[in-house]
Amino acid sequence: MPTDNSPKTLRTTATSIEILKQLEAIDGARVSEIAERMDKPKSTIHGHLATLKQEQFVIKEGDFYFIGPELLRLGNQVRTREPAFVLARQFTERLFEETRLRSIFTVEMGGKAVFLHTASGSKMGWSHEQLGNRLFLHNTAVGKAILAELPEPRIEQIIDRWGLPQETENTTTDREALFEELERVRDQGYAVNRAENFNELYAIGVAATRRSGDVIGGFSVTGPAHSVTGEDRKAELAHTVKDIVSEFELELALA
Amino acid sequence: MPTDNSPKTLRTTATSIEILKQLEAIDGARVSEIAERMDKPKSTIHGHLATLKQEQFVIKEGDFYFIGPELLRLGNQVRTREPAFVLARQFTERLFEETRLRSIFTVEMGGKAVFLHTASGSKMGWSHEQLGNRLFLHNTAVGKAILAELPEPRIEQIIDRWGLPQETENTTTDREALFEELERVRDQGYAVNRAENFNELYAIGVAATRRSGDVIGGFSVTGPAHSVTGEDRKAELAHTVKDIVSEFELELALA
DNA sequence: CCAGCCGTTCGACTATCCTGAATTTTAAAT
DNA sequence: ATTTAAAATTCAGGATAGTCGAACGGCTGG
Repeated sequence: MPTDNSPKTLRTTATSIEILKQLEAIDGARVSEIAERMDKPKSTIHGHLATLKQEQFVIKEGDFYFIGPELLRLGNQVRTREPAFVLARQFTERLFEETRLRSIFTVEMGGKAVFLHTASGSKMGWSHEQLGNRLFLHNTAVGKAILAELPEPRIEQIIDRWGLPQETENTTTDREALFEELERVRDQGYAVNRAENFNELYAIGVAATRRSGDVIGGFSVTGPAHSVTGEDRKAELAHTVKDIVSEFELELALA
Repeated sequence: MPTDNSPKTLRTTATSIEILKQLEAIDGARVSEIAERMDKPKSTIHGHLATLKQEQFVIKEGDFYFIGPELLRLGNQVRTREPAFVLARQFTERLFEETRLRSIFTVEMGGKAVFLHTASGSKMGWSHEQLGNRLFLHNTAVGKAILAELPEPRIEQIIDRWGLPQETENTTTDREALFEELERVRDQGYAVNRAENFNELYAIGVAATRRSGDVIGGFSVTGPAHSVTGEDRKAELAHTVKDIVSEFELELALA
């Protein structure tokens, strides 16, 4: 009776997943705690947890349940599905070595940019850059770099699905303006994010493609806007990213 | 009616998970393919996939379903749960830099060693060293290093749960012998795996503990047995690993 | 243009999930 | 030790909701 949002969807599986999300939020919880939060009887939660436990989707330590290793293993399959994704890891790290800026590798899934690799030295990244997180394509550097390489109908499709939501005052919300920018991206060979999804952030992104032409994903470097200043510094950075991507594409082609 | 292995366990959730595992095995599948493999009607599978899709546990591309980004995100929470785990990543990489041997960081979950970080340069690791995979504690270097730091009742508990299965002819299957070895590990400050779970592999593992004394996890380096020869080479390696772990513990204490 | 295959929808049946109460276990407090 | 309380787990009945098979419609390839 609650939210009958979509067509025939399985409530049982949905509850199991909801429990997993609760376990993620509050870190390691007991049966009653979850039961209370979800406003469901303890016995119900218990049943779900028992099932998830037997699959190692959660593990139990004393009376506390935690997200389990099998979920990590399955989820990571996303990062190892294609050899190109695996190879991208070391290039993400090299990108960081050379720029000393937070470096990431993302791929397009369902019209969004999904983080597959990050490299940032000691600092533990911001939460929105956790692996598996999704960002929009229209207001990020990698996103625009990837968009620029997609066939036009696909671009349309993605815009139709997600729209062009405004996240800062710099976000491009106009369809025409976006297409013009993508054209510029294609010319330059890289895309720029000038605080379009988070204030004070500047990023440069470049898409990686196969010889066939279809895109694999995108690399980018991000830094505080005030620390990345001067046109030559920016040009130099763009050059570095493009170089790394070229090497990546080359090594992939040879393998 | 098929396998009523455990007590009250939810069949619906179990099927959903089974579907995810199928998706992992054959990479990206269509409804009928999974339906056939699981010997269930297409409509049933369709329902599950619809639910999983709405939670982004799978994504759909054309008629193919793949494991989705939300699963990656949730699973990775295991690696970011504790700040110590996050910090361990860069030390795993430093370990690789210094030894040029495949380096890993694992933690103990449910009596097994779970891979949280790996570093191995370009080579894409073996499948059994994928993140989230679980190895025994009694026949691995990290495993024994971790065991050696656990309170005795806990060790007993773990052995009772998993036994001491033999995986190569070098595996220690005798309880007494294992305890003697753990004593040696405590003396030396490191543990050795002499092809005890895979032939031809040699590994050195060291456990990392908090100042309170309880263990965080373990680091180890692994190489082909024939490439790690000579007592001094081995001693040198052990020294390197112990050093890295010390630094790790120190930095953690300071933070 | 036709034929087959596949994904999706739909309604009825009934398996099974949910629930609240009973039971056991654990932990705390006196 | 003894008692109390709270939490985890088990259980069985009843109603919900997942399963199933058939039918529809869209796509692809011959």
